[in-house]
Amino acid sequence: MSPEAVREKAPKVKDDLYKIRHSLAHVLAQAVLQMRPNAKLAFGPPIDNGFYYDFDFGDEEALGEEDLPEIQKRMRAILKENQQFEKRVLPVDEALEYLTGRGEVYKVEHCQRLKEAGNAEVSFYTNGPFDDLCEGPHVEKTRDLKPNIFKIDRTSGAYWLGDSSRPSLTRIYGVAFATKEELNDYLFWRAEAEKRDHRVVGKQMGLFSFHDEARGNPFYLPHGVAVKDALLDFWKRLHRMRGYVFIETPTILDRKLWETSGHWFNYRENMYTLQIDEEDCAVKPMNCPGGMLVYNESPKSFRELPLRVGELGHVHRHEMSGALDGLRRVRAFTQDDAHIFMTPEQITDEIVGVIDLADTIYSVFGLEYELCLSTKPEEKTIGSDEMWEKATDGLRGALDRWGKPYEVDEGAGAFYGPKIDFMLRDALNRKHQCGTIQLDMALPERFDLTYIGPDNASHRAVMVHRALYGSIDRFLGILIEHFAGAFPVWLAPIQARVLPITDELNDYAQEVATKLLEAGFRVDLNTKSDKINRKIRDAAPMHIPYLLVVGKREAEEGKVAPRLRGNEQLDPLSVEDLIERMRPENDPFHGTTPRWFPPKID
RNA sequence: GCUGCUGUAGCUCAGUGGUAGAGCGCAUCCUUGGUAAGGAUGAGGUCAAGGGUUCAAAUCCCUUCAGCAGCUCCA
Repeated sequence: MSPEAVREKAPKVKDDLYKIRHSLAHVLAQAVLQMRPNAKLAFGPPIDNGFYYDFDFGDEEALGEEDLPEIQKRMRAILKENQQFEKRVLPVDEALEYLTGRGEVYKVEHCQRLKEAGNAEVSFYTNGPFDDLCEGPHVEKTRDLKPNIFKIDRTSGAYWLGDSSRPSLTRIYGVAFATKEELNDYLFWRAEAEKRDHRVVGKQMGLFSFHDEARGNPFYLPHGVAVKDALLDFWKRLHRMRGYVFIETPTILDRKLWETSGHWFNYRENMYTLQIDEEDCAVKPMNCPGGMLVYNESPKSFRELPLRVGELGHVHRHEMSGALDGLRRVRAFTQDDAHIFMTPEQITDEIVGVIDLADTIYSVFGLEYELCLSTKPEEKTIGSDEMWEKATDGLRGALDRWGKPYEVDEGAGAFYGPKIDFMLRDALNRKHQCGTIQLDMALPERFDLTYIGPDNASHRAVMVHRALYGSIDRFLGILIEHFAGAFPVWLAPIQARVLPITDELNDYAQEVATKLLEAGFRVDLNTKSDKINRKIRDAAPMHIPYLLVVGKREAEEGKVAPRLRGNEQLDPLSVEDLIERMRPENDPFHGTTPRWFPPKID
């Protein structure tokens, strides 16, 4: 791939919609200042779907949700005034003086930064009584902003400059589009998306739960375990085909190990520690150190490499309470982890292989993803700069060979190495990191991982940490939203439910269910003395792919009358024929397995 | 962790100082029916927890806990 395909983070295109959203942000600030004249302005940029503005209300009462209609009303009044947006340019020192005089502390700070960056002049935009340090551009006049293309949406907190050690601001969000229709479409879509929130669907389908007694730790209910098992069976099968072996390592390990790995000093605030027999120990937040011990159990020959060692490890991390978010962000989760040990020459082939494996997995679910390369963090890292450079080049080389576009996130790597992340989106289009491939040249050093080369000398091994679902828990959350609970047959917690029309048919229904269970399907039956209408309606929240209605006619002929999810009606067929029909659907690859050719070792 | 909002029955939610409510679900009974709401009766709540104000608190105040939207962080 050419370097041009790399999408570095670039400023957004300043098109008409950008101008509309940006101008509305100014109008928002103007309206807010009418209500709180002493509010200090921070930033107010356009964003996806709209805009926001950050305010510091100081000692005054902050504006909240209940004030949003009033803000919106005032904004519409401002639009009617048809204020002109006018740009003027001031020498930076004059601007500083002006802003200082107005007491706009945040603007002063920003202006100062602009000055330090070498700007001799800065621009201001004025509309009506409102004047703001601003790069622009804007629309010409407030009449260009139709009153029905925006909605003041919600408030939240934010930090000045996104830094948790700096002041907390009140952020007011608006959504805005070029036309009323687009706004309404967006609001409709968003309302629909909220209905498939995995926390709502998960409760409705009996997949998982949370309790105050274990904050941030999911409880998996029988239906949730069924889906997880299906995910993990698929994962193991695919990984076995790709030459992986599997291990399991302990949950609690000694402090010495975590000191060797660097976690004790670089990851301490996220670790649960405890004392056992007066020794410091930690509950594992990652599986890698245990994996290192296993690698070192015996000397390795280059002929054994690459060695791909998988582990479905349950890890605990003490996340900040405010970061917890359903299954997307928990304090204990299962990683579909693997560590690949190899020679430096094998890096590119091996990483391309992992990307390909991830791509295979995501495509089975129909998930789109974005690739992101994360480089060395500024602090709390282990390993030399040279190692980081080599490792980063290795990942970049693999990405270039893979040939799809990727973003670069400077400084976002793990403390032991750079990484490639696979970003998936939830129902509300929010991005979540799932798969990750982390190249590590530091831990092999610390744990002295070696192999004997063809020259009969000892060489330093290179390793990759990788997870493709990432966290099974988070991935499940995203899948729930992706499918809105209507999982494909192979994932569905209940694949078929038998619905007898009258109580006399319960025995036959039981017989049908048993046959399906024996054929390996997840089946239940509803023998309540309800009407068939009621039984069908009651089944709806479970999104069961096959509802099998059995009445007198079916019982006499040894058949079932399937009603598919989506309400399609099939002609009655025998249980054996039904099983034949369902069997391929119970396989992620629908009975065909994609061939994969391992990269050759030179 | 920070800012803002919220916490009433299994679920969704009404209830702003004066004897805890609705719909759905659940249980029992009637009904035994052919593809998305048949009928009757009934059980279920220390109104998140603790403290305070008051003759009186689900309601007002404080603290804590938890959830939600973001910020920050990350699988």
